[in-house]
Amino acid sequence: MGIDAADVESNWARAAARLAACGIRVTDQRLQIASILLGEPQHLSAEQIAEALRRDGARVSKATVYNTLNLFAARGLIRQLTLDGSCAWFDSNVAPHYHFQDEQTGALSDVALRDVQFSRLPAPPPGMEVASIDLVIRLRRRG
Amino acid sequence: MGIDAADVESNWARAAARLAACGIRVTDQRLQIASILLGEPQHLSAEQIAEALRRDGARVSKATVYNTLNLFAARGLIRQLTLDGSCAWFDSNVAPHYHFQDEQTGALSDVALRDVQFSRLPAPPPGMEVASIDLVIRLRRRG
DNA sequence: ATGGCTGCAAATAGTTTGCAATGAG
DNA sequence: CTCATTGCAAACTATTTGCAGCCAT
Repeated sequence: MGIDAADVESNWARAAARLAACGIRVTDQRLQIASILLGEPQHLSAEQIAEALRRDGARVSKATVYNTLNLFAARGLIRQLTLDGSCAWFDSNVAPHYHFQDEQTGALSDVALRDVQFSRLPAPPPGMEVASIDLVIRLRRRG
Repeated sequence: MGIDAADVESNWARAAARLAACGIRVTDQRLQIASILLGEPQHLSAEQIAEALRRDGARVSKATVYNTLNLFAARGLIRQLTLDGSCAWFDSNVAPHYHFQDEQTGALSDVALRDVQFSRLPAPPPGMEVASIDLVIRLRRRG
């Protein structure tokens, strides 16, 4: 039970529609990257995306991978995460949410907004308001 | 009402004591960096520390700045923060706490542990436990 | 004395940019 | 046809590392 041609095609078509909806001109490279990333909620680095492209036989330069991811992020199609200085992560889930991160492996998973509730939060300094809240729950193997 | 020689000396002595307490061999460069960073709770980048050293007339190579900060962090004297990919921040407050960050300026300030309370947190995946929680509240000018 | 520090410069990793060639509308 | 997009390589930034000489113990 694999992925058949119809799946690929609808995945492609959906990606194309989303690009068009954001006013992003549709090209082969952008479609390939969109269909890798936007299919399901996931967290990928630029390097992982480049690798997936190579695996699919696509020839996309690293510069184009970065340019495309930055464009997608600027248009709100994806969200860029910084978890440690090593590299940027691109999150296909743009709805507000938080993250778990496995300390050992670095693996990320989503935490739904409703699974975190604050009974107390500090008042922002005068003249400021909260723009967003980033929450990362680091996990270790229980011992 | 400036900083007089006695202040500098006691700051130095305090820094030397803290290094020794962590089993870190005391050297001029380490003392200089420690007395810049450990005097009060603050968040500095490696570049800002290098600049402060130059301003004080100290000659410390950038490599030594990094090596020293990494050593301090490994010994628990300071904590390294990653807020965006641009650079690492070194926090002299090692007690558990959270942060405000001004979106415009990037400026950081501490949020005390007691000013944040969770009434709901997600259960960690099976076999995992929470190692730590990183919380960054991004602020924008109210408008 | 001796082993840990330091400075310098070179290496590294991730990301961005300049520019000529290509492709979409 | 015209301007946006791409690929390549070079540039850049933050950080790390190798190594010869220096310094704390």
